Amino acid sequence: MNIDEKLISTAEALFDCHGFNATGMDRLAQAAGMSSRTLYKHAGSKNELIAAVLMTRGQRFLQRLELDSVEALFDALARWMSEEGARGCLFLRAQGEIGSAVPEVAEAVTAYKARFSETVRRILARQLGAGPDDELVEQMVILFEGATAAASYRGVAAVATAGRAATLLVERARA
Amino acid sequence: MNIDEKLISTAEALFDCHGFNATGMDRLAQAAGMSSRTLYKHAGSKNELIAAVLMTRGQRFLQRLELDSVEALFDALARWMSEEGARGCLFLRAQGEIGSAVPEVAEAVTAYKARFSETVRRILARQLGAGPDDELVEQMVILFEGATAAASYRGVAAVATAGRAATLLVERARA
DNA sequence: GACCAGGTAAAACGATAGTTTTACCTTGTA
DNA sequence: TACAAGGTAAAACTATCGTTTTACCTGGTC
Repeated sequence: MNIDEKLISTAEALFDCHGFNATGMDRLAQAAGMSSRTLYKHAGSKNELIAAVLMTRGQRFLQRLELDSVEALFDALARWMSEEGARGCLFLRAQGEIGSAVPEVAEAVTAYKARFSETVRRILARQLGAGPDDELVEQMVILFEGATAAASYRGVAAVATAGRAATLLVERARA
Repeated sequence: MNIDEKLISTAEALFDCHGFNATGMDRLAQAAGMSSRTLYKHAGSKNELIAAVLMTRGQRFLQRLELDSVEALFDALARWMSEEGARGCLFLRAQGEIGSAVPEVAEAVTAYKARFSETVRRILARQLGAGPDDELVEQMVILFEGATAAASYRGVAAVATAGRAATLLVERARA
């Protein structure tokens, strides 16, 4: 693992576990096993680092969501959480902590959410064999968002529950 | 409005708009129109203040949710947001920013979420005329949570969409 | 064998955080 | 009139923040 990957993955883990503001750059440099000088050479600034972390995380997450049904979608979310933990959507947490103060972060969040919504639309199109209406897409997005949030305090079982609700709504839309 | 109410309501607004860590005590004292000495006399510490803000907000919010149907529940959420804004669940934001580091905050969050879940159960019991099963309760909680999150970047319309999904699921459970 | 890109360690920068202290002023009451 | 409660303003304290600087080391390349 090269130095940039090490830096970004360490930062992602610390930001996720302790929050963005609570993660200091010195602590981060130490955790990543590099001097703070090297850290700044590669990251530029903390805000740039946060934006970079969000970009790579979004990429990594969305890659796993090229699926053919909402059942598979919620299964994928459950699998992600069992591997990476369930501490709420890191993008919304970034938005809540620092969003309005740092435009590059706010932009990364809205860009990710738009891409996610398009991913859900593609999944529904494959499952239904036709273009789904906006209402159903938004309902799936809301269930996914709710499962992500609820799992942080109710456990991963919330994702399965959301998945069953999603299946019912899709079945009803098909009929 | 006495000094404690002024303090807590100002703190709630600033925490909600700018985040917890980003809101300094000096800035807060100035916004509340009092000296930082008075602020500390009344609040004790920042962590105590955060916990107090969460308690009063939870109280104020749950008071508005003693309703008889899930339609009314999502209508109430939409009304709340149009009055107070839609920046995501303040409890989950507190959890994400400072939760694990401050036990009193973590406890306030889990206590609120438990009370909210019981409120949803009561609403469903009134609507269905019987005790709802856990699955339906959790699905309503997830839709509510998802609407709260999604509304922060998609607008309040997400709440109406979630409400329609909730209605469909309740109708199906009744049949 | 000298060079230089790219790493290290450690200190220092100014800003700001949360919190406490000092000194003073107002006001209702005995 | 004197007192005590409770407010103000402003400075100070210590800690930590994000960031930069200084000085040094190492390993591959011309």
